[in-house]
Amino acid sequence: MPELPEVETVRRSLQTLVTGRVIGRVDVRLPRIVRTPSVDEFVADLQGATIVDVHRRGKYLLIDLGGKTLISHLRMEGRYGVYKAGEGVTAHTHVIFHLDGEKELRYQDVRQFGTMDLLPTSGLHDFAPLVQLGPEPLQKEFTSRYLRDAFSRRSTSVKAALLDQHMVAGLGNIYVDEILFRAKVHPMHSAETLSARALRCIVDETRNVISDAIAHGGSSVKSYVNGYGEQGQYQFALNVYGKTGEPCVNCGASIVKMKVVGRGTHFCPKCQRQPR
DNA sequence: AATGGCCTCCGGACGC
DNA sequence: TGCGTCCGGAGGCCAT
Repeated sequence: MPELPEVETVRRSLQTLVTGRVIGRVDVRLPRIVRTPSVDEFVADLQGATIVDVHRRGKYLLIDLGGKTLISHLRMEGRYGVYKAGEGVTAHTHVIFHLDGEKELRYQDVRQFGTMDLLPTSGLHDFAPLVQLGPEPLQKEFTSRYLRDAFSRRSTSVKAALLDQHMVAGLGNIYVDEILFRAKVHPMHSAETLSARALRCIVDETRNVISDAIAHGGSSVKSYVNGYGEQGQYQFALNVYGKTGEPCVNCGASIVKMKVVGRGTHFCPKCQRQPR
């Protein structure tokens, strides 16, 4: 499940692999992936474009084509790979970008949940999903003061609040569980009543977890691989996610899994006490 | 009106 | 072996 560290790792690999390449024909094999514009316009607009750079905002990959930007969200299982032209196309390959130099950039997605939007680069600031994103966790704007204000009058759980991309961009189910474990905060704790100390811990541990995970190339807990087809290594550093019934690394208590806002949520019942 | 939360998309994994 | 159920990111929709 690509979250910020995985998308950042994909970004870095694609930046190396496809920057400077010229796009030729584009095959859209599963039209639902392309949200805007129409598939015909999408294909026509990409023809002849040069990949200038690859950026990221939250969990969105931004493929910079100069005048246009391809905004790609991997959702659950989207992945990119660069292949030799004509190499056998695997199952679940939904979009093929033919490149110069006998290469193909292919988008694969078992769940078919991923999306692509092609917009004029000058109009990116009007694209609602990007505009509404909260700060990047590693930017200096993401402070405990910011989080206090963002979480005020939020009667929802801290887990739901951290998953909300409007609060902070790029966190998903795995890293929120890890952050709350390290911050010793119960996932059901209400967001608006977190202490100043808890808010500071959450901000610090968000930075720690996200930067460590990026340094390890993300977590491969499902099908995730980077643009080279390589797995991440941070799954071996996870403390609670997927550790149901295993002993807590701090206290030895059994890690518990419960549902919070419809998401499987892992935590240590002893280190992360239920508030009142 | 704003906010929270449930449903939906899909197919692999898993359990009975 | 086969069928039903579960899971999840984010947008749409509905209830309060």
